[in-house]
Amino acid sequence: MGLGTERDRRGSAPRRLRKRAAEILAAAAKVFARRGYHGASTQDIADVLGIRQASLYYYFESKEAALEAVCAAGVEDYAVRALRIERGPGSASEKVARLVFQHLAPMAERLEFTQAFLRERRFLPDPARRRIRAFERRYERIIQRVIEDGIASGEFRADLDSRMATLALLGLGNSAATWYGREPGATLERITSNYVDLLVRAFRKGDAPVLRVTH
Amino acid sequence: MGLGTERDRRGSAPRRLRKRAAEILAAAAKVFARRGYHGASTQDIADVLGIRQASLYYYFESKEAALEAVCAAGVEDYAVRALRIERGPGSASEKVARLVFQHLAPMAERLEFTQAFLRERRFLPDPARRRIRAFERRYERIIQRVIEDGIASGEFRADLDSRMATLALLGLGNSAATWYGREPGATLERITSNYVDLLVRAFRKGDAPVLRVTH
DNA sequence: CCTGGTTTCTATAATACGATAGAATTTTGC
DNA sequence: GCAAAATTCTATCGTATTATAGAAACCAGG
Repeated sequence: MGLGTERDRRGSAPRRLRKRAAEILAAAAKVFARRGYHGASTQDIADVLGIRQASLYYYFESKEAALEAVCAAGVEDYAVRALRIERGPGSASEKVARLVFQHLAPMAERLEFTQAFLRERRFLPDPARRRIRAFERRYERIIQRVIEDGIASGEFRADLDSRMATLALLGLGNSAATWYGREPGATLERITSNYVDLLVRAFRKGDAPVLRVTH
Repeated sequence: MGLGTERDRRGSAPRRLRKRAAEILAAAAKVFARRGYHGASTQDIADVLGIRQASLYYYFESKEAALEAVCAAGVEDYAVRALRIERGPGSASEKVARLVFQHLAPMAERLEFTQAFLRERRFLPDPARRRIRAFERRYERIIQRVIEDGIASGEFRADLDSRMATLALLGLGNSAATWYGREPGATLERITSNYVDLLVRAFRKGDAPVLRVTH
């Protein structure tokens, strides 16, 4: 039967298939993250699993489809969790703190999915890339809304550039994916608390050291 | 004659070669940045230049050598300019501001080199990667020293985590390379002033909103 | 223990790629 | 404008890669 060919008729039978498919996907994520999409061969993925290269095609239609699945798995949870935070209780600063935390948390156990998503999604064919970007945009908008609400409520500076602040939060968070695991002493907790501190200090009202950059 | 085979005997003759080599390199940078190292074929590079694929091998020994040259061109200037800033006049905040500015400035005209360096250097073979990383480390150390000097002088907070601050500055700066040119309204000036503002606010002494992140 | 469905295997087609060798062409210095 | 040097070309080799077809092995339920 395989995946991608047909919808499962009942909600019961293919439990084993789902589990195996998840293993295949994890192997693909690992290889895509390590070698990059184009640098990774389907043979490399098969080697991780100890199976033959052709056997992979029982689980995905093509290498591109595997990349889309990996990217989707790497990104799809962010928006829903961010939405829970936005709608939950707490000040804007607390929400920013939780957003940073939940952004960094997956890096411990799902680093390969995150890395593959961040670096390789651009190699997806157009329709798939659009589907993946839809997830991203939803996530970005939520973050930006939290920041804008913080400005509106007077908690954050009125002159805060909410778009740049959003990109800063995301850029900071994503940058950790490039060196997490290789930077000695950089625990999730240390990264999180430092980034939260950095962002909240910068967003909050207070004496404003605006510096002119001339040269 | 070509490059990489022999040193030029005089300091005069190969001016034309150097110029052409720079064009070849720019084409390689463009293609590597766009398609990724493994996704880029030497044919793609040749197409940009309007020459034959095999003709490229007059200018570089191998595709890997071309990548190293692109990465070197993308990174080599950062450390020297940072050193000038470190040794120059001004407060720590002003130096941080200049560091951010000089980090972002090349993105306007040398974006492809920067992107290729950031994303593709990891595919270099070990010796080349070490050579490139030497540049990076020198640059990082200068930034970190500027931050540490700011702490020592009392201008920055005593409890500032200088390593995390360094990684934040770099991560923030590098993140702009992923979306610069695609993010509408994000001019170099706007990005620079916002990032400087963010970092300086976070580094400087002042009332400290340290937030606990529990969940 | 056997049967139907599931999963993996062998074998191979078709193509794209990096690199080399040597000929042809273009450019430069005199 | 001619000889030498520099640059680009044609042609090709060997290899790696994605994907398909169909056979074999495996496994679960009765």
